Amino acid sequence: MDKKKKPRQQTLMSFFGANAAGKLPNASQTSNKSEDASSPAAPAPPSSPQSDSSNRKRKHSPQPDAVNEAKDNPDEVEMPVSDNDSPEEPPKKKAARKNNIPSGRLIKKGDAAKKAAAKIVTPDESASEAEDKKVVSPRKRKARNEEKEGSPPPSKKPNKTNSDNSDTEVDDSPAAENPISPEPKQQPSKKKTTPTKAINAKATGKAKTSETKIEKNASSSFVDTPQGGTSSPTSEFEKDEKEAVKEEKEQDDDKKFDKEVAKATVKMMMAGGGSPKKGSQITWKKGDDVPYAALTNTFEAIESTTKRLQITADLTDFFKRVLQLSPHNLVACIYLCLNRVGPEYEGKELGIGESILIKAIAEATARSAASIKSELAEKGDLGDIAQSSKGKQKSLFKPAALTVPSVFKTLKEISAIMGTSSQQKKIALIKKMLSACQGNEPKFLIRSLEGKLRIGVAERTVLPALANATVAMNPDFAKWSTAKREQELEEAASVIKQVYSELPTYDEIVPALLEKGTKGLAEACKLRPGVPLKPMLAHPTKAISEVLDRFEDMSFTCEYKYDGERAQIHMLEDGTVMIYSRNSENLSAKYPDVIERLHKIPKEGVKSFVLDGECVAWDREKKCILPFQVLSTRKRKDVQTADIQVQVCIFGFDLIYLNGEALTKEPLIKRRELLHTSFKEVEGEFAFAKYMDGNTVEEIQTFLDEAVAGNCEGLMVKTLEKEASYEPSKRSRNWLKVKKDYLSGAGDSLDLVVMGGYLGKGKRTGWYGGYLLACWDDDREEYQSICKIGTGFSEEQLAEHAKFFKAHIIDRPRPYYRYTDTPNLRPDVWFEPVQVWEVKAADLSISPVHQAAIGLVDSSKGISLRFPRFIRVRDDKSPEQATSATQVAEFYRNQKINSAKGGKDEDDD
DNA sequence: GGAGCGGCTAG
DNA sequence: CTCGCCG
DNA sequence: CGGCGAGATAGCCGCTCC
Repeated sequence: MDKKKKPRQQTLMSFFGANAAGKLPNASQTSNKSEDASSPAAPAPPSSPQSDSSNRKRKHSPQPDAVNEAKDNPDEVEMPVSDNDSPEEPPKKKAARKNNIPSGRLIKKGDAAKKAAAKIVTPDESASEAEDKKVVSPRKRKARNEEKEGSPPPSKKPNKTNSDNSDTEVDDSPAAENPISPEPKQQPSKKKTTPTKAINAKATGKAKTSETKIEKNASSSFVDTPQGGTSSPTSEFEKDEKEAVKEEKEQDDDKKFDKEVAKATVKMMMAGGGSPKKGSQITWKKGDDVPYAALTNTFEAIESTTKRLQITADLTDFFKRVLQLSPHNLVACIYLCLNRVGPEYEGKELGIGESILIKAIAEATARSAASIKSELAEKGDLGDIAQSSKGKQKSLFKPAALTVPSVFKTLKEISAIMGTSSQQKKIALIKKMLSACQGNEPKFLIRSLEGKLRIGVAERTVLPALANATVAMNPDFAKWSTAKREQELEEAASVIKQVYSELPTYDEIVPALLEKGTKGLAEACKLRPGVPLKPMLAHPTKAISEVLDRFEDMSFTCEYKYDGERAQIHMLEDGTVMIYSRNSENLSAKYPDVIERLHKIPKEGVKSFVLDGECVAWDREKKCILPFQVLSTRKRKDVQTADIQVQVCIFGFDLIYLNGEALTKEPLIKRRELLHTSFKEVEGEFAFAKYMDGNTVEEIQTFLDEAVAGNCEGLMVKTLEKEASYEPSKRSRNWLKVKKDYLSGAGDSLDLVVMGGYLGKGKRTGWYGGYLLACWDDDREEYQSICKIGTGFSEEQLAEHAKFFKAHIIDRPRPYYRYTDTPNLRPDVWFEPVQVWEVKAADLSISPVHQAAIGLVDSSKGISLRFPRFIRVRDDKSPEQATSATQVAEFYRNQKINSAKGGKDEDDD
C-alpha cells in the first residue's frame, strides 16, 4: 500500500528536483532555498534569459522527451513563491524575492505558528479575526458529543476541549460557526442555522430519550403502548427465548442481521419507542386519505436520529397506522418515502432542479430569487428556507390540507409535463402545493421535489419497515411470545426483501401483501421477464490477496470486468426484447441495434430469458473493445439503427431466468453452464465474458494482466457453488471486483493549487463542499483549472480547509487564473494561490471545460481528472511547485501508452 | 443555435 | 468514489 | 467490519428557454 504511494510521490518530487520534499517542512524549506540560490540555472527574475530560453525551447521542440525536460528545469518549476504584496502580479515576477518568503507552507494545525505564518503570507488580508475563531462542526455527531458526554470533537481545535463551554461559545460567536460565509461582507448574523439533526434531536430531546428507552428496555421492564396493544410480560424469559432463537440457526450474515432488526423492533414496538412524540402524532378518520402532515411528521422524527433501528421503528409505526386506517394509501406513502413517482423502470422523473425550485419558492413567497439563493448558500437547504419563508406568508384563505395521495398525484403530474413552457406549468403546480402547506410540510415537500429527502431512508429501510408493519397488523400479534414475534418479523423482512429484489414494483407487491400477507407474497410476486430485477453488485477489493482471504476455500471464478454499461436483457415468450440498465432504467430505445439482432443469439428451444451482461463499445474494424467514453457518446433516444455511429457488443456473464424458470437460487456454476448451452456467440455482437477458474495468486495476476491488456477495467471474482446464487437482496455485494488501478499504482497523484471554493450543502453547510484546483503552466505563467474536488476529505479536514482559506479570500480571480466561466465551474469564492494539495485521480481525460495543459495535447481543450480525491496538504510545496502543465500533458500521454500495452510496467518509479 | 439545466452513466 | 454512523 | 445513506466528481445527451 505504502509501497505504491511512495514511489509515485517520489517521482513527482524528482521532477521538481525538490529534495525530499514533504519530509521535514523546515529542512526542505531551507534546502530548497539553498538549492535554488546555488543553482546556476536559478530562475531569477521573470525576464531572465534562462526562463525565456527554456520557454522557447519548449515551445519549439515538437515532442521532446518530457521527462527529461522537466528534469532539466526543476528550478523553473518550483521557483516562484507566492506572495501577496502585489496580488495581481503574476507569480513568476515575484520569483526574485522567493527566498525571503516562507512560501505556502505556513499552515499547520498548530495555532500560534500558523498565525504568525499566515500573517506573513497575507499581510493584507485581515486574517486576524478568523484566527481565534474555532471551527465548530455544524454536524450532528459533534453536537451529540457535546450533548452526551462532552467529549471534544475529533478536530483538535484547542478551545474546544472544554465541553461545557461549547454551547455558550457557539452562541457567543455565531460567525465562527461557519468558517465561510457566502458574501464576505455580510457576515452571518446572530441566527444560527441548524440544518443538522443533532440540534433537532436536542430540541426535541427525542433521540436521546429513545436511546435510553432501548437500553432500559433491553434489560428490564417495558411499557405498554397504545399501538402495540397490550403486550404480555415477557421480559423475564425474554433472554432464554433469545438464546434459543440464536442457536437455532446460525445462518448467513444477512439473516443474522434481519434477526437483529427483528429483535430490536420487537423491543421498540413494545416500548412504544416506535412512535415519535405522541403529542405531535396526527390521526385521521379511518378510510380518509392520509394527511400529508402525518407523513412529514414521521420524516421529522426520522430526521432527528441516525439510529437505523429507530428509523425503522418510526417508519414501521407510520406504516402501521396507514395499514389500519387507509391501506389504499400505502403505495403512495411508500413512494413518497423513497422519493419516487413510480417504479424505477418506468423512468419517470420530476425534471425539476434547484433553479426551478428557487423560482417557485420565490414566487410563492413573494421573495426575490436572489435573496433565496444567498440564503441557500448560507443555510444549505432549500426545504428549510421554504419553510421559514412560508411562515411569514399568511394566505387569506386556507386551501384544503394536503394529503399523501394528493401530493403524490401532483408529483406525478409534474413529472408528466413536457414541452413549451413546461417549467412555468411545473412552477405553478409547486406554488399551488406550497400555498396549501402547513407546519413542516414545506420543508419535506421541497426536499421531495429536489429529489433528496436526506432523512436517512432508502429502500433497505423501507422494506423491513413495511414487513414489520404488516406482521404487527396480525390480530394474533399481541398474543405471540417475543420469540415468535421476532421470528415472524425476521421472516417477513427476508421475504419482502427477496420478493422486491426479484420484482421491484410496489404497485404489485403492496396489493399482494395486503391480500395475502407475507406468507403468500413470494408465490404471488415472482421474477418475470419484462420487469427488471435488481442487479447483483460487486464489492471493490484492493488486492488479489484480499480476494483469496474472502473466498478462502470456496470455489470461485474470475471474469473480465468490461468497461461499459450494465445491460440486463429480457426476452419474453412473445419474442419482445427489452434492455435495462444497472438502475433498472429502460434502455431499449438506446439499443435498437442490439434488440434487432438479438434473435441470433439464443439457441434452439430458448423461449424466454433474462440475461445479465455488459454492453461495450466495439471497434468493428480492429475488432477490439473501445473505452467507456466512446460508448457514452451514443444517442439515448430515438436511435435509428441506420445512423448508429458507435457499434456495441454484449458480453454476457450470467443467466437469471430461462424458459419460465427463475435461476436466481441456482449456483453460478449452473447458471453459467446454462448460459453457455443456451446461447451462442456472434462476433462483434455477442460474446461470453472471458473467465478463468484458477485460484492461485499467480493465475489470477496473469489473468488480470490479460484483462487489462484487452481494454478491460479489471476482474470480477465470483463464488461458483457455495453462496453463489443470484440474490441481490441477500448479499448484494457477494461478487468482488479487482480493478486495474490497483495494479498500475492506484492512479496518478498530482500536486495542485487551490483556486476557489464552492459552498457546501446539506451536511456540508458552513464549509466548502468542493474546491476548484489548478496546475501551473509556466509557459503561460498562469494557473489552469484542472478539476473540481469534493471527496477524500474527512470532516475535520473540511473544517480545517474552510478555516484556512477564509483568510485567503479574494474578491475576484487573479488575472493569471485560467478557467472557463460557466456557472457550474465558477467558484463561489476565490482564493489566493497559497496552498498545494496532493490529489489522486483514476484517469486523465480531455475536458470540455477545464484548461490544464491547454495547447499541449489538444489545441483548444484542456485536460481534467476523473474521480479526483483529496489525499493531503502539501505544506512543503509552494503553489508554483505544483504539478506543471507539461507534466499533466505527460501524465495524459503516459496513461495512453500504458493502457495500450498493458499497464503492468509502470508500477514503480 | 447556444446556454443552462436535468438526468443518466461511471468510479 | 469517500466519508461517517450504525449494528 | 459490512451495510447504508449522503455528498462529492467528470462527462455525455436531451429538453427548454432565450
